[in-house]
Order: sequence, then C-alpha cells, then structure tokens
Amino acid sequence: MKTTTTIDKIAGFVDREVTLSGWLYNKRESKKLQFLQIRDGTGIIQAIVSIKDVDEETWSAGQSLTQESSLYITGTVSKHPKRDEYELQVKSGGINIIQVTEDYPITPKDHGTGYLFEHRHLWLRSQKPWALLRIRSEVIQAIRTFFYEDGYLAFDSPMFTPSAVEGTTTLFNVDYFGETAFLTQSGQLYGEAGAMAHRKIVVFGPTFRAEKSKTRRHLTEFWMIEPEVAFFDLEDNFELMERMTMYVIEWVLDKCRKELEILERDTSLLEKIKLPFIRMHYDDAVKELNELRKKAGINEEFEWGGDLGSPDETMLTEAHENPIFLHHFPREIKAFYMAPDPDDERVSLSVDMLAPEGYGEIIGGGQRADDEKYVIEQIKKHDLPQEAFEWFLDLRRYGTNPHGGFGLGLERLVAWLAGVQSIRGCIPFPRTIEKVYP
RNA sequence: UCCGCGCUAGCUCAAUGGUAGAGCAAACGGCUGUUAACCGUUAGGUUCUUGGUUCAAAUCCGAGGCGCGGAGCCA
Repeated sequence: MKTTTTIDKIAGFVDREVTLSGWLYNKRESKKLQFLQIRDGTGIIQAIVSIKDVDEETWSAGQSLTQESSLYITGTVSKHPKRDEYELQVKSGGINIIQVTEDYPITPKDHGTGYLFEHRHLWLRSQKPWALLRIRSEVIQAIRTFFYEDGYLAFDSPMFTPSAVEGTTTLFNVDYFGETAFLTQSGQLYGEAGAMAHRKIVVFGPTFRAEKSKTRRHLTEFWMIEPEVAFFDLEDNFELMERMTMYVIEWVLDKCRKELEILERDTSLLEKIKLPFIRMHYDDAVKELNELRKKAGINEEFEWGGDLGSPDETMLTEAHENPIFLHHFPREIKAFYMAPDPDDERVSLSVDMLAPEGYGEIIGGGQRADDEKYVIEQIKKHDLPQEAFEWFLDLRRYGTNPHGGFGLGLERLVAWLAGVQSIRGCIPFPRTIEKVYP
C-alpha cells in the first residue's frame, strides 16, 4: 500500500516509505550519490539516491532530472545526519518522472528584478516569492479573523463607480455601455453607507489608481482593508488601528517563522513593538522634522501646512521603534470628506499610521465630515461634481453622526512585516505603470 | 509630468576610442554526505534601435525604445 503525503507533513512519517509529488528544485551529484532537492509547494526536502541502494534505471532517472522537472518520488523518511530537517532515502524504482524540463529560465543564481518580473509566473516557485506570498496570505487571514471576531460585517464595495473618491486625475476610465465609469480608488464612501446599516463594517478588495508613480511603494492595482464605523471618533480610530496592527504582527510572528527566516527578516524589530503606538500631532511633527532635518544637514525648513514627503516620513519613522500616528493634518491637504477639528479650524480629524524602519505611511484614515453643508462646500472646493455624490450626501441627511475609519494598504503592510524593500513582490502579479504582463 | 541611472553571451556583470571577457546556466568529464557544492574542458556575441563624429565606436554626440530608482501624489 503506497502512502502519499506532502513535505509539510513529513515529520509524521519518519522511518516509513512515502511517495511525494513535486518538482526538482536543485541537484548536486557525484559518482556514488545524488542529492535531489524536491519542492512540492508545501516545502523543500532533500532526496538521496545512493548508487549502492538503487538499480541502474533509477540511478539514470535521477541523473536525467533537470531543474523544475516534475516527478513522483518514493523513499524512506529519515532524519538528516547533520541538520535539523528530514530527508528521503530513495530505493529502486523510486523515481517516476512526469516531465524532464528543458532550459528553465530561472537558475539558482542571481537575476535582476526586471528579468524576474518578466518571468513572474515562474519566479513564484522560488523560495523568496514563495515565502513572501505565504506571509501575504497569513496577513489576510489575520485581518479577516480580527475583524470577524470584533463583530465587523464584511461589506463589499463596487469596483465600477460613477465618480472619483479623491480627485479625478488618477482614475482608470472604463466604457460602461456608452457611459464612462471608473474603477474604484477606494471603497470608503460605500463603506460609510454600510456602517450606517450595520454599524461596524470592513471593506476588503482591490483598488485602482492611475497615478504615474514609479516607486517601490506604488502599484496601480492594490488591495485595501477599509473598516468604517458609525459613532466613532478619532481616538476610537487610534485604538482600532493599533489593536489590529498588533494582532497581525503577533499572528505573523506566530505562524510565519519559517517564511520570515527564508526572507532573512530581523524579527526582533517586530518583537519590540509595544502598545500604545506613538501619537504625534501634526504641529509636533513639524517641530520634530525640522530638528531631524537640521541633524541631517538639510537647511530647508519644513513649513506648516505642507504634506510630508516620502523622505520626511522615512526620517521620522527611522527615529522611532513603534509605529507613529500622525494626526490633525491641515485641512487643505486632506480629502473632501475629512472632518474639520471643531477646536482648531486649520486642521482636520485625520490620521496616518507610519510604519517603522522607514517604511512610512501604510494607513490613512480619520473622522468623516458629518455636516451636509460642510460636505457640499468641500465638494465644490475640490471641484467635484455634486450630482455624483448625492447618494453620499443622503448619509448626512438621514441620521448623520460622527463616524470614521481607515484604509490600510495590504501590500505595504506585508512589505513592512516581511522586511522587503519593494511592495511589488507582495502581490502575486504586480501591476505598475506600463507593466501588465504577465 | 519631472529628475537620475542602466541596456554587452540564456542570466549577472567587466572591458574608461585600438583584437569583446569572466562567473553562473548548458554539454562533456572528474571529485565529494553535498547545501547557491567544488574542479577541468567545450560551446555560446547584429554590444537595445537609429543617425552622426572618427583612420578606428560597446565606449563620444543626437533621436527613439525599454527597464530600474526617485520626486510629486498616495495606501
């Protein structure tokens, strides 16, 4: 009776004969021994073919294997003599080849990122992308679990929208039966409608932005988690963000040890993060930034009223171990739906969460403007077509209340937790400006 | 939209106006319980395209294409 299993479950089969199915990841061979590294999607195991243990046919089958050849392989599971891992001792007839692969484009040696993304469909099989996308999957699971257990309703917003959420320059147009529709930039406005029906909702889906950004922090298609809650102020928002972030950090540290190791992530930096996160008023950020700029030898002053550039965020987050809530941004630099601060006309009840180690903004959120007149005024100020927002204004006409939420960029969160430079590897097939293949 | 860098063997790169080369991959051989194994041999080129300067261009200049990084904007 043949026992089949997968590499992730191999520890339960020591001294037993099992059959694995997978691909050859790498090979080392000599006159008497072949070391076959077999990958099956769940992990990698080393199979040993010894010339004294197998017949000629099995030996030459092992010899013929090339990188990414697909096969069934049967052998006895044993402990590695030197390492803390398992291996497979192959016997006669233990190698059953499905296909000998020729000229696999990705070798175990160096490649440039341009080349690798051209071959993204194959590069996914390599160790680091494999680990990174497993972390993404765990982060998604952690976030869904967190909100589910906290009583949030999963609320899906539409992908086709009649209007811009934050300005019209960065929208993708779609021909919608002769009319122009847009791909959504954010599910937030619809999330607000959901919050008025269910109190606590969370939107999770892809969003599209035609920003011509060519940086390692931008994609034209990315996934956002957007909770929205009725009767919810800025302080409630801080508390939700930090609780959720801590939950995800702990989940990933608990479930992704192996993946973090493959990515050579220094996990001590994540382990240092403690509640509460840093609360920093925009006014104080301006002061701190100017001190940091002075220290860095930058003579130019950061002036009150401006938005922080990426270098500013980097400087600020590198100076702290914990994430930073940067709050009360000037009204002028925030979206039309942001609530004004009743105690300080200049600023809004807005917050960005900046991740440490220079990762910068991964969350943007705040309290929403709940006064109909103010929202109309802001729509006009931002040159947006009011008729497209009539339904949104209804939310202010019928039972308005202080409410709020935030938008979390999934890929940016994953990049930070995994400690990778670019967010492009944090999604299976990244979409960037002028890059939609494969 | 703007700024910077790059494009040479299948891949990663070198050659600083004068005979295009190395490592890896491939093929063949050797050696080893090997870990991106190692050693030897062989093969591998329209130097992104295009126009120009020059006795001579991978190299200098112009135009274009593509890629990467960044600014702005944002998650």
